[in-house]
Amino acid sequence: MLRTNTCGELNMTHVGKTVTLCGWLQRSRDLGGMTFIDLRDRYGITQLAFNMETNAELCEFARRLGREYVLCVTGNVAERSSKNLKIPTGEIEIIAEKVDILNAAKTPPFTIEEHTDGGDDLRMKYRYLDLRRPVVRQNLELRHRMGIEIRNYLNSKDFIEVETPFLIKSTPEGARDFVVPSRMNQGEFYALPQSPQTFKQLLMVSGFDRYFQIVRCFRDEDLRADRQPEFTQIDCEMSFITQEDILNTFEGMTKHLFKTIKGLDAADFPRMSYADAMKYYGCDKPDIRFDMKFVELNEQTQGKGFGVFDSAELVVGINAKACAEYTRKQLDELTDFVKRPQVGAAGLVYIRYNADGTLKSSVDKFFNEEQLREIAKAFDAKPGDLMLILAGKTEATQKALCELRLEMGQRLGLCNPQTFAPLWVVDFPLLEWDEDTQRFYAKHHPFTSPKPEDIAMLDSEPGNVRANAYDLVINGVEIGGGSIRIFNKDLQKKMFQVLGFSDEQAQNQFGFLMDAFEYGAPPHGGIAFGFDRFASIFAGANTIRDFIAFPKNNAGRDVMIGSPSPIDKSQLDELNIALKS
RNA sequence: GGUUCGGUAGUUCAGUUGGUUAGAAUACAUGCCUGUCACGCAUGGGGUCGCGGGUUCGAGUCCCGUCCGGACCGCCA
Repeated sequence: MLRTNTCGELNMTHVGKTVTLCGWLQRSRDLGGMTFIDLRDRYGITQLAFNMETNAELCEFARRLGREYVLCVTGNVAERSSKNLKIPTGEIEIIAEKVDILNAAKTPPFTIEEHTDGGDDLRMKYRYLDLRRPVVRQNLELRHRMGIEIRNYLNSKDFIEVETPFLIKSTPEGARDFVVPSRMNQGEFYALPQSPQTFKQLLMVSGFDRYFQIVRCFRDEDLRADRQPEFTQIDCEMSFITQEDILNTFEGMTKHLFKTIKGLDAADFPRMSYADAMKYYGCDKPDIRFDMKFVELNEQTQGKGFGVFDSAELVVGINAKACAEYTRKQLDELTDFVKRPQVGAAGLVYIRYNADGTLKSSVDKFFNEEQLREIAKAFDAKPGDLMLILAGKTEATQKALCELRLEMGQRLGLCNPQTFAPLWVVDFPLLEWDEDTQRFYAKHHPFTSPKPEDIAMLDSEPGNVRANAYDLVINGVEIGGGSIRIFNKDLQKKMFQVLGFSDEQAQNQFGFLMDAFEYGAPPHGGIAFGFDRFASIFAGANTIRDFIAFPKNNAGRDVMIGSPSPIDKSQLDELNIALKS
């Protein structure tokens, strides 16, 4: 070992000891007669002191050292004459006796400190320097601790971790696959897994009973702040269970994380049906840190001569408490917000419930005082409140109002990132109709079991069949999702039929699974969590990139290593692949 | 595929209606300074204003195209 101690552990109890520290030169302060150097490693910062009176040669040497030089320093731990109580090692310093330069360093392109002056692009290009910063390092440390606690918890519940292959078979359902050409099987391709779904189900057939895996998954879709092409799932599956068992087990895991990582005793997680989530929050992952539920107003608004409302499939609004004082400018901002193409509403109707009890709206031409009062009653509005109303096609209007609700939550400071509001959303629909291709798609995936009482509707009204599927949502972010699976060959076949697969297609793509179901498949179900998102939510961050050591940018590029990149013609030849010009 | 914001010193940014030699902070270099900890003071170097084209007497500024980055919509079973 080159060092006796780290830069984060020395204090008054070590005074008088001779120690050797290794680390990076964070900053130096040359006062003329003496020089101070902050030496940084993973564990903290320790001040080195050099004095012209006692050791002129070494002091001269020290003042020539540059930022991020890697040093090995031996000296005596001494009490400081002026202490810095802001850092744990601030009461002591090292009176340096010997300094070795382990490596010199170029001046870094951005400052390596808590608050860097570097932009995202630059930080990603020099990610290895960015990772020296305590804030980013702490994110990865948090992720590590969560990983350990997840393994502890699942291990204590008899789950075993099993690795499943990365080179698997491409299927057309779901997200685009990343594809890998096979040299030994020319003209054929592997796909990287979007999840280990079918493998974990096969492990249940094998009798493993309780499986988990913290595993990389791959999806070739466009990126977002919370979406990377490769991401990590906590993938879990159990046999001989009901939906209730899964929810309880993984609510337990989540509570265990809240307790061990955040020191929080979480209350039991509320549950909400998908139907209610859509009706009251306009989306399947409501942020319930604040209320502001949707209020449907078709009844109160029809036939008053306002064409927008009269022709609308849905008239729906939210009550922004104590916002009646909003200025014209603020209301215009909200109108612009909902009219952005990403939100897509045609306009915004407001009703102010003034403090003096009078009502003032943007539709006074069509609604008299009494009618407005009826609407206010539906909102349970009080003087001082501001009602915001959208109208139009049901789905689009719900989505737009959902955005507006979240925007108001932000504006009103109701979205504290250190407040956690977990929620189970249950009873998802099994299928989703797609207008473009004129067929049903599985809302979750094709292995999800319909609710037994809804199976009869598979032929007559497939769109209304509910699934034994569930999501865990925290603060409006989908953290995990799963379902009770089909474990019967006939039902699985039926499911593929409803999804428009021919028997040949179903057999060709998923025959191995249906075959396995014929050899004694136990009833089973599971769930998968987005580990990157889980970590970012725990840290109160809204991007997952800082919880991944080497993430990709918006375009799926790693700007540090320069991937993806072209490959040699010889490599292509070996694979028997030609590029279209 | 689309919407939107941005690209000016190593870095983060400012730059007025299109008008003189493109600025600030910080970083860097040099000098001074014995208790700093965002040390201080002084001096100095540092610019393809992303790239290409256009309008104009004149473009960092206006227009078109393009590249790069961020956020979002579509997409993400």
